[in-house]
Amino acid sequence: MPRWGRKDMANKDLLQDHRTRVGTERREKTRARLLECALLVFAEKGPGAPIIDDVITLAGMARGSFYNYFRTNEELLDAVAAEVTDEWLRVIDPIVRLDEDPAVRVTCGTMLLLRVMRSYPLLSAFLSRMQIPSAGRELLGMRYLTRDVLAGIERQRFAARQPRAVIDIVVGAIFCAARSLSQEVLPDDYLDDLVLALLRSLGLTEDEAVRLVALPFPEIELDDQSLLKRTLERAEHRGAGA
Amino acid sequence: MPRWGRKDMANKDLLQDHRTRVGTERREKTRARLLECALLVFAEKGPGAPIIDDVITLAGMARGSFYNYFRTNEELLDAVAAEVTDEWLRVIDPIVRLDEDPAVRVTCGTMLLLRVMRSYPLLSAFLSRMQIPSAGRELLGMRYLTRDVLAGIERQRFAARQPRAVIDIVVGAIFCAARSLSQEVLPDDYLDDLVLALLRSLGLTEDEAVRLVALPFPEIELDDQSLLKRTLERAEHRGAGA
Amino acid sequence: MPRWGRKDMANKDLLQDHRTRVGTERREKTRARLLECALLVFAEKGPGAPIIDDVITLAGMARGSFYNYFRTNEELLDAVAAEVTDEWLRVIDPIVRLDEDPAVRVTCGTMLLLRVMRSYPLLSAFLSRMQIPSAGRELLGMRYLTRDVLAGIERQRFAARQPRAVIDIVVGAIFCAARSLSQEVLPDDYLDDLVLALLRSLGLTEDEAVRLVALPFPEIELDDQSLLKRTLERAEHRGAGA
Amino acid sequence: MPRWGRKDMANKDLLQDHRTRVGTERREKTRARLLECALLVFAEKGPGAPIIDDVITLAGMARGSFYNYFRTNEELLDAVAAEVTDEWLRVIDPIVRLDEDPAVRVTCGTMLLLRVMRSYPLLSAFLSRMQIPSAGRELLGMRYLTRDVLAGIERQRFAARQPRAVIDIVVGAIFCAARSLSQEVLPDDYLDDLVLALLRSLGLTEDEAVRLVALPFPEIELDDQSLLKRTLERAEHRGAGA
DNA sequence: CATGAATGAGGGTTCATTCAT
DNA sequence: CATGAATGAACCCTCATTCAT
Repeated sequence: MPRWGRKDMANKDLLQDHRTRVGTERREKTRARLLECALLVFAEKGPGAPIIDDVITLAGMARGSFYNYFRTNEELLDAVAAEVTDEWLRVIDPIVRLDEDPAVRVTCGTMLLLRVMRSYPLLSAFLSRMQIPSAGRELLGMRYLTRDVLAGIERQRFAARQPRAVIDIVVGAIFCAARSLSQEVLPDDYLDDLVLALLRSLGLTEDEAVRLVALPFPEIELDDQSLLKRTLERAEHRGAGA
Repeated sequence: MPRWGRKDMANKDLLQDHRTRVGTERREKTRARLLECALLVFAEKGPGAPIIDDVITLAGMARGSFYNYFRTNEELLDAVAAEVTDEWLRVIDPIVRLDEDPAVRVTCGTMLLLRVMRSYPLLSAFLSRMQIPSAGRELLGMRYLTRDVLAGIERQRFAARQPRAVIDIVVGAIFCAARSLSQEVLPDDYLDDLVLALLRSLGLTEDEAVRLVALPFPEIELDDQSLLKRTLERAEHRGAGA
Repeated sequence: MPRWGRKDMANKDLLQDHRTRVGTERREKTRARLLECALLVFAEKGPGAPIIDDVITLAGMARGSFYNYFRTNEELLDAVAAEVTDEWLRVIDPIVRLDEDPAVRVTCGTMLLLRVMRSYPLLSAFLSRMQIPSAGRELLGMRYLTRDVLAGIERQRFAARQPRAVIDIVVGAIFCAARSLSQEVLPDDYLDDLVLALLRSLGLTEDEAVRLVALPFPEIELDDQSLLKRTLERAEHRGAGA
Repeated sequence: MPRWGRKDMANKDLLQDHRTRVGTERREKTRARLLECALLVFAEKGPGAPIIDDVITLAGMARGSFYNYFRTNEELLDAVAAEVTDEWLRVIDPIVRLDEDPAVRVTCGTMLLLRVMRSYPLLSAFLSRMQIPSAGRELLGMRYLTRDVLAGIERQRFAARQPRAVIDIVVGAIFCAARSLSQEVLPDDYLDDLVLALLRSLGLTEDEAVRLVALPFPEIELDDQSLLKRTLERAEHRGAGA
């Protein structure tokens, strides 16, 4: 009865497949849960703080489970940073690349990042907690910003000359803005003025800076499945539950 | 024998006084020693790292003695930050106040701070280790810089309008510069270009920014008794000894 | 349709039987695989070391599967010890029993055991890892050795009188020899001299001891299906694979 | 008033000295307490067992205190083993060296060790717990025994020829005897017969072996301050208290 | 019966702080 | 006020075992 035999095999394979799929899904879900909780806790406490305990408590899982996913504190944070950065780059880079002009690109990248940070203070808090030296320049597309700034200097689109100086200004401004946005409610024109000042510092004329800032950049909408969104939802539940 | 008695008393008082004075001096000296070591260790290891052990080892004193001077870890760091800041302000503020123009003041304050940070990577390292949110805006005369920036905006000496945006740029740049200066050797024009760009961001014209940066600011010479100098000397000895 | 029904039943029974048999075989095979890996790992790491992870990795099976065969760690080790001992006794006891003389028996049992340990350092390593108190006296036919020693004392074939003292010497020597054989390459006459000294300690004359040691004991050849052989083969594969 | 000055100095020095002495004493006492408890626990549980918890509970001290003295489990055990061995050697070696004859030395060393082990089952238990490979041959003067055995073989005082074989027998016998003595009450002639058999195994004649065993070796009395004695006292208190 | 994620008890270690001397 | 042993809370991490699929 080869038909049965085949069907048996098929059943077995299907079962195997189903099991594998279910297992993988569960694993992914748990990992995602850890990342969400880590983002939350990390934004609150900053790096260097002992975090694992808080994370697993928040995630409602056992101590040992943590170590099935991350071996250290740091590995966890790296994973969070990488995830946040990846998500952001997937959203922002295609938009930034729509225009070739480095000035537009820098304006666009900076503006959209600042707007998202204003919309999501959790993101601001997270970013402001990062030690500038360690991960700062890799985070959230800083590297891409840097790329565009350098391009602008090279092509003499910007009057500024020392690339390092300019980059320190831009990156520093974003970090400080992250801190400000995570701690206070700022006036409406804070963002525009910040970007305006940054463009001035690059050596663009006032007129051009004003024009660039006024460009109609698209509104960014984060995917509901993004780490940031999921984390916020979790935070609300916790807030409601607590 | 009142005479004797009085004389005894006088002797005793004098002795007492002498003892008190000697005691106070010794106390100050020990405290100073702790601050030096703390500055060194903190600049090396950053916040969150366990430091007390290193500090007392470096200072060659017993664990318990530490607590005769500082009740907690944090108190120690606050004291270091306060001392560094005080020393800096005592040096810098009189110079900055020589000119009434907020633009000159900001240029002068920023330039001299950056120059000192370049001369003393220890200072850069210390500053770059500070978490921006906590102590950042009080440190090293940031508050005075802020004062001058605000004054310039109020008097419309600067084109920039949102004070908070401008301050975030200036403070952020200084922090990032601290990191850069503590980690790498930068080109000679890094400092000038950085200040130039900051002045541009404030809305000064290119010409004026160039003029300001070129002003002949005095060379700062730190007091040999300053915490920074003493710490460096200690570091050398340690380096030589190790 | 009883006929069909019966036939179906018959088919089903046969099928059931076949399944059962195949199942049992597979079960035995898996169990055997675990024993091999456990022997290997235990000989390497000794007691007290965490072994389950290594065992299942080596066996290429899932963590949970282990517990379908052994309820605990300890049960596994007991099973390995029992299996090794059983195999050894099945080989050795018939040979030892060929002669009635306790002196010949002790000589034969000891000599053959030592020879096998020299040929298979894995066995030496395993034995030397066992805690003497726990399993020592049951292991590898120690009990039979003991039996023959006691018989010899009872029949005054040996001059020695305190059975316990003699047994401690023999068992202790074998354990120490296991350690030596598993760690170093020893001179050719090590084994003969060891047995000779043991026979002396039993109170045999030098002449007789020499004669006994020189007896032409058969070469032991282990069954290829024995745990020890299978384990060695596995070890080679691993060695080659790694 | 130089006299006063001097006296002050003297006072200070005395005080300093007193403090140092008191501190050192306390430290020594605590360390001693840990060793006692470790010996007790170790004799009970064997190596590889998690021990620190038990030790500090028994010693009635805080978890952290342990780490002021030993960094790991193993370091603690090494210290215990070293202390026990040192104490034993200080007692035994002078006695053993009274005679030049290797046969007498081996007899004396073995006999006295076995007698002490019989008197102090704690010592037997400790020794029987040691893994033979690791520390075995350094422990409790095994090295000295070895030395004497080798000397005897070299000078052909013993008929035995393979030194390694003989040493494995002697060391193995002592370990097994340790186990036996720690677990059971043995007949009075157990010790004598054991040593007798060992001497036989070395190739001494029966007559000589009998003569050697019958030599009037001095009774060993352990110092009340020895680790073993202190540990026993502690054990009694615990027994009484529990 | 296989699987492997989840568990959590158990043990290890650090380090800021206290306190008797 | 110096000293440094003692403290213990807080963390870190492993690994035998369970259990839902």
